[in-house]
Amino acid sequence: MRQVSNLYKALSDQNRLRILMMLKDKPMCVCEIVNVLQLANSTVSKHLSILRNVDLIMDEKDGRWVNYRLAQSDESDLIDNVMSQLNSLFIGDETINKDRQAVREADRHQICAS
Amino acid sequence: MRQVSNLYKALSDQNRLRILMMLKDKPMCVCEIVNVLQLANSTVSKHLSILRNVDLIMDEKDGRWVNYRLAQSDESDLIDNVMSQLNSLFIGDETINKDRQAVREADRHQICAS
DNA sequence: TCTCCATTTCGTTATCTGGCGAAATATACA
DNA sequence: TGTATATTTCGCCAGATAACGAAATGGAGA
Repeated sequence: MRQVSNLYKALSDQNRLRILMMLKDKPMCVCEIVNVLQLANSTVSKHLSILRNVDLIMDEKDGRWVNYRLAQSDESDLIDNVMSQLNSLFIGDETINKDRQAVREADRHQICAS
Repeated sequence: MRQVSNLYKALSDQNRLRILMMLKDKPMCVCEIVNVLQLANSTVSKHLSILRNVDLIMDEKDGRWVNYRLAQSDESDLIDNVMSQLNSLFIGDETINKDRQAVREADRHQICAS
């Protein structure tokens, strides 16, 4: 019960929803996400840990970066189910479209170390 | 965007999840729900208005009672999608099973006016 | 080793949320 | 009309949440 409500709590924040939809395209490091959402590093890091705690995303160390990606689908199919729900809920959403455009155009090496 | 996060906010409370799962079985009035959740009338009423505001449930006046039921499925299929997600997330959940048992055994006319 | 930089953790603050009881509203029935 | 009952609304309080900046952590490379 607590686990289920925590899942929906994780999904109940606009910035975390934007993060999930961005990660559909490709894995991203924290500073790339900061660049899109325009929030403090610490804030984005916390959002990511909330999403990780409910198994919606995973992290992978890559040198000094940490790449975040959508979780692998497992036997519960949780992530597939959630993402297909989000896809239909966000059809035509302006914020989501702009974010994904920004992600496509961004280059990690230009954004970070600014 | 706001609409989507509000949907998940509505789903992020354990008592509201319990209400949705109870309503799968049959429409219920506020005092029946109060009887199961053991919360104040005013608290349950507020939970119901939050669920109604995101179109997950509807209300129908019936004399001095107000019956709440799951929303009708519409072209967006929101309610069907959400409820099938909840069904799989709550498989084997003790609280949910007990609630639904209590609902089956309860008689509105004995519970209300106590 | 030392420095740089990405990330996380910590401490603080403003706002949101869920809970309650009391008062207001609405309907049935004597 | 008056009373009883179901529900909603209001005002309040305690705890949760999202935001920030500063400090701590950890890896890369000089």
